[in-house]
Amino acid sequence: MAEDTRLTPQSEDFSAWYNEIVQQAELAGHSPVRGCMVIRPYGYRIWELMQADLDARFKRTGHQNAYFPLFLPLSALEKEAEHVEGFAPETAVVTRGGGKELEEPLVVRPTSEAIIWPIVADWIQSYRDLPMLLNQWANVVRWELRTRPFLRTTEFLWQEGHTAHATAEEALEETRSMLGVYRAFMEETMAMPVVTGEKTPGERFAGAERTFATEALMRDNRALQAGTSHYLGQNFARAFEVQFQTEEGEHDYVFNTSWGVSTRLVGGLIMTHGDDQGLVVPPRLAPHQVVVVPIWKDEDQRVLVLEAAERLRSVLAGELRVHVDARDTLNPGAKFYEWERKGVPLRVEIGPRDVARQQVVAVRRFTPEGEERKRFLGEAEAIAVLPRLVDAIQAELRDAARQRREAHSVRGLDDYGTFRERMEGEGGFVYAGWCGSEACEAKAKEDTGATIRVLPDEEFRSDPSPGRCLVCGEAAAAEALWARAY
RNA sequence: CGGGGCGUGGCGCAGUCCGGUAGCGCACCUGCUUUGGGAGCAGGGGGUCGCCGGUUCGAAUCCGGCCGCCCCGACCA
Repeated sequence: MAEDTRLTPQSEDFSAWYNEIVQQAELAGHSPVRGCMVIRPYGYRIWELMQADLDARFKRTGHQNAYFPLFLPLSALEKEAEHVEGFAPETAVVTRGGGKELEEPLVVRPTSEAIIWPIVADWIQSYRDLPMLLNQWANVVRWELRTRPFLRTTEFLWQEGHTAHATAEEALEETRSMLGVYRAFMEETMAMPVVTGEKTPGERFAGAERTFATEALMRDNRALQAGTSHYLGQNFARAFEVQFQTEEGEHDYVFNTSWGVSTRLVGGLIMTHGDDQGLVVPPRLAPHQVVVVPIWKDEDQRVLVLEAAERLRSVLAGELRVHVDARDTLNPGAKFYEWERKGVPLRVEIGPRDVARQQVVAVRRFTPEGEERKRFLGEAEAIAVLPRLVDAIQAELRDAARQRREAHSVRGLDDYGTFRERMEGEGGFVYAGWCGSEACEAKAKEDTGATIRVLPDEEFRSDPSPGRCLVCGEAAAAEALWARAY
């Protein structure tokens, strides 16, 4: 049986490992419609915990939630030229309704700028109505050609922030600020370190003037774009007539931003922390932070041990998400494997011997160098120690992920041949110069599959900064972060 | 959308070449014994063999079309 359910090792076939983990950790499954996935309760719980954390951050920064419709008139999408060009090829369009051909086709939103701004335009009259700071939790549909669970699905869940401001400076500040919120969430809550920076013109959101992103490095050394934040200038305001009266009595178009993260983050979480034993969920996003596995031999022991387990659970319930696995259809070993596969941060074993000694056994899912995987804790001690241990694991996962990223990042590389070898071999992040031409970007992609993920923000840049373009050898206009990406 | 692979109980597969009415492991149900790293024995339930059509006395198997999934590329959160 052990043989039948073992995961393909990451080193052997990372894609197979990923697909198996999605199935075996009961995160998601297939649906009858191509490219669509069913998010199962365990996977959805992780998303809910992400949502709760992000939503609190959005509210703390002054944003309000609203909800706009799933459908938008085709004509609305077509109002912003670049926007429609970017999204039209991947939209689903409804042409029939109620058994009749529709007068105007309805687009299933691929993103909501084109439905939000025509409506919100009426909410904004004066500079006093600004800034307008909105967010919505929604599903969107993009008819992708190739899908993978969580990473790219035809329908996906996300949040999309949409804001309007009186000045360009303020809108740009918002764009930057929300990128910072994403970064904080990813590092603090997901324990997933990211590099922030600006996208090159070729990688911009359709209709945006500037696009910023967070990029994370997955365990197969490919990059994942985890979140994006766009400065839209007045492009959408002009297209959708979003004007306001200034303090001086003039009329002007608002300056917009939009920003989003999606269920793709669940994929990022899997590929940042998971190992050959299965999923590893950082405690802040773990559906169960502690699973108690009771161990017994007879009915008397069962009662005693379950009492002790329940006692521990109820004392900790205010601080930790604790689950007691009281199933009598599986023996303890089987439960150990199951919860490891599902990435539960801490397992607590309570057997007859422990009850007699008034102790519990705490076993970590993730153990860094120098830490004990298994600890024996007195019952009272456990109540104090377990919450601290959970916090420590959160930090250790983040540190380990950062170390892994740094171990697979190189700087100062200026030889194109070496770059090609690296991208075809181990992969990872390469910080190197870029002359600013789309031709060099395209050539690198053609030769190696690698793209410029971002032009990194200052704190991520190298010292000294690269002098020459990695591809053509001409003077570098900027430092770029290159990688093969999902 | 191009190249490659694959669709058979919930999962993983055999059977397909050479047509004869579906089988194995795991999972599931019942009972007993078990339970500190994937339990054992006994009994049992579950599949129009991806879909549609054709050939045939007879199709999982042969032929045609379609759909879906996986991997690699181009598009993308």
